[in-house]
Amino acid sequence: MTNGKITIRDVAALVGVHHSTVSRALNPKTKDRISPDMVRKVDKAAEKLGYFPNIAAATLKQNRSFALGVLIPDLMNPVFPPIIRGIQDTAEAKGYTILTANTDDDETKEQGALNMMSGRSIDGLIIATARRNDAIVDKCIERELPFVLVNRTVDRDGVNGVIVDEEFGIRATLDHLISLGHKRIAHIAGPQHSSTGYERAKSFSDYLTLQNMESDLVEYTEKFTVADGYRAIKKLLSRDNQFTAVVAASDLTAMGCIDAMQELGLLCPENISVVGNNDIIFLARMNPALTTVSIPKYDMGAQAAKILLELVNGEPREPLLLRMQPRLMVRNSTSRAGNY
Amino acid sequence: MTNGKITIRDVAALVGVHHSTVSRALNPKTKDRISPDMVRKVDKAAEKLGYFPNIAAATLKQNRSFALGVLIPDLMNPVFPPIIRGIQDTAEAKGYTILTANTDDDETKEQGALNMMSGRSIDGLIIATARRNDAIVDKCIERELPFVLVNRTVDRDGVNGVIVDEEFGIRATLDHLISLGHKRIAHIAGPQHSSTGYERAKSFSDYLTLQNMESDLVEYTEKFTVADGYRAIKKLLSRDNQFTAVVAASDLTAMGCIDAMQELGLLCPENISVVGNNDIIFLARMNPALTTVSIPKYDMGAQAAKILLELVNGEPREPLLLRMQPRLMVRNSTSRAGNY
DNA sequence: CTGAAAGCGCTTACAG
DNA sequence: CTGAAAGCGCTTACAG
Repeated sequence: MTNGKITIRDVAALVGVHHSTVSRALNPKTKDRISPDMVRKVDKAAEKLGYFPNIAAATLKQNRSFALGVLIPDLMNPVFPPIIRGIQDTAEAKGYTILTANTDDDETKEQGALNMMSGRSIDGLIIATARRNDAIVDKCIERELPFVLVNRTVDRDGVNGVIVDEEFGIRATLDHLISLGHKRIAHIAGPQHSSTGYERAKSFSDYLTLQNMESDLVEYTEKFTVADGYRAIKKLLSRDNQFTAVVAASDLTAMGCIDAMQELGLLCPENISVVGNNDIIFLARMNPALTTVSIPKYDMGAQAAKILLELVNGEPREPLLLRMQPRLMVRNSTSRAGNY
Repeated sequence: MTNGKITIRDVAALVGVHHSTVSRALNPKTKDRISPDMVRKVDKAAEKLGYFPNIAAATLKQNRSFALGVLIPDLMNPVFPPIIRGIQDTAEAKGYTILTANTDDDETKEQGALNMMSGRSIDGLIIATARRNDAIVDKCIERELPFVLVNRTVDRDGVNGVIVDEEFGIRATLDHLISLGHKRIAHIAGPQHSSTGYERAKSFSDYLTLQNMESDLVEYTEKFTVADGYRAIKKLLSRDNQFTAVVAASDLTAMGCIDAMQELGLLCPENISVVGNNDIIFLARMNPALTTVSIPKYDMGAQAAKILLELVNGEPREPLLLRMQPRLMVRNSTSRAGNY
């Protein structure tokens, strides 16, 4: 009645051959065992009947689904759409479909998503939700499900991933601020269970220490959100109001900082320069246009998918943590160190 | 070796019953035919073995996949993530999974996506890519695949959809501009093959005519993009530079207008007020903060999914085009009519 | 180069 | 309330 009504047997009947011949003729990997003439006839018949394969049947038989899972915290966070698009375009080009789940940073949801995806026989998983110590990663290893981390990594090694050279980004940020004459620089650090939050905070302190500058003007947040950025800078300002620049762990956090400053009558960048991280959409149009560290979101997704596909297809590769270079985008939220 | 190794038969063996009993005990719809005691034993055994059902097998047998397809133009366009999240949350709560495809407004890709999804036995489809005359919609009807339109509708009737009361939005926009003293208002119209572009343009002209105002300061674009908005307002300004307000077909188009104005040394809103449509993310943070018509993106997705699920589960319903009310968000890109 | 058969893991009439 | 059997639409050794 609906989709999938036409099967390989219908095509076989039309051509007058056994359905296994049709199967072979239609499969690129086996069609060379079939006479070119036969292949042509089968193709034509399939076309004529509007046949398309029932993937559930193929999945059941082959125990592979040509589907890849993707775990993200929240599609509505602008960091993720470009990553997913990169994954999707790459996967699709190889005939794979993507199953995405939003986990909202909730371990129960992550677990549920993994089970759902396992039930759907995904061939591999891309994980954008990793904590430094991650139960999902552990399960993948235990179940021998191929996976690739993206954006965030884990503390254990021997994993595949595509992440950012966070130290490079933070150093570029600090060099920029230092060159603008900033002497006291604060950090709104992200959650330390995330490698991005952790590495940015560590790089921040290490580099300032190296420069013989104050390195402990740090406030930690629980999430990479506007609300947390807002709260954090207020706390920071209530302790110390003599810093002239703030490095935020993410763009959303940076926006929260700017919101709080506005409320307190502080100008950005005149009173305090603010730098974000990630370079999500529309930052150049904001007021002020936000200086940030741009990470190659689409490419990271594309690379992660490429690696996962190699893993899935059994191509031998050493576990590799690919660190992609970010780029500082200087806009209008940073300027020479000012006074209050 | 990997996922899905444990089957219903393993559970059956552990309990010491036939696997059909296990199947029935595990299925909420049939478990009432099994003794409560048996159900408990099966549940425990399944839990112990870490069993989860092979959905491909169930799909093959039942000819339903508990998967819903979603067709969007491009995930990276900020209009869509909230819609998808609405769909996803609603579908997931009922045990359904979503398959999303980006079609980039390309009919060939749409077709390919539909075939892929049909191969995966989707139970229904949500279409956010509809043209007023849409081949995919026609195919769904022909194949009796349940579908729901979202955001954009088609000219033929008898379809289900969740869309926006575009006329209401445009009238609110025009009332706002008129109340600010604007006498000559232009429209950067979207593509007319899309119901949103078409209805907005029609509502624009109709309402201004009704108000005895000029209604033909209109320039059409091919896409709802920044680049098209940029080009369109430049064309418009080269013909006529005496209008004081522009209603753009979308927020991206509006941004293109503002970019072009900036380049030409025109201020927004001082010289020309600009209004967008959709209320995508971060508009309130822009420079200037963009006045726009806000459409309930998440809710539209959620509603569409709800309706599709009813359709899929055979609940009788008259075809319904649900028109949701948008809301004018007045921000800083509109002000009293000024002069050049 | 093609055919016949078995089987992937479920569901579901049919019995009892 | 439970069991035994058939079958969903593919793929793939095994023959020939």
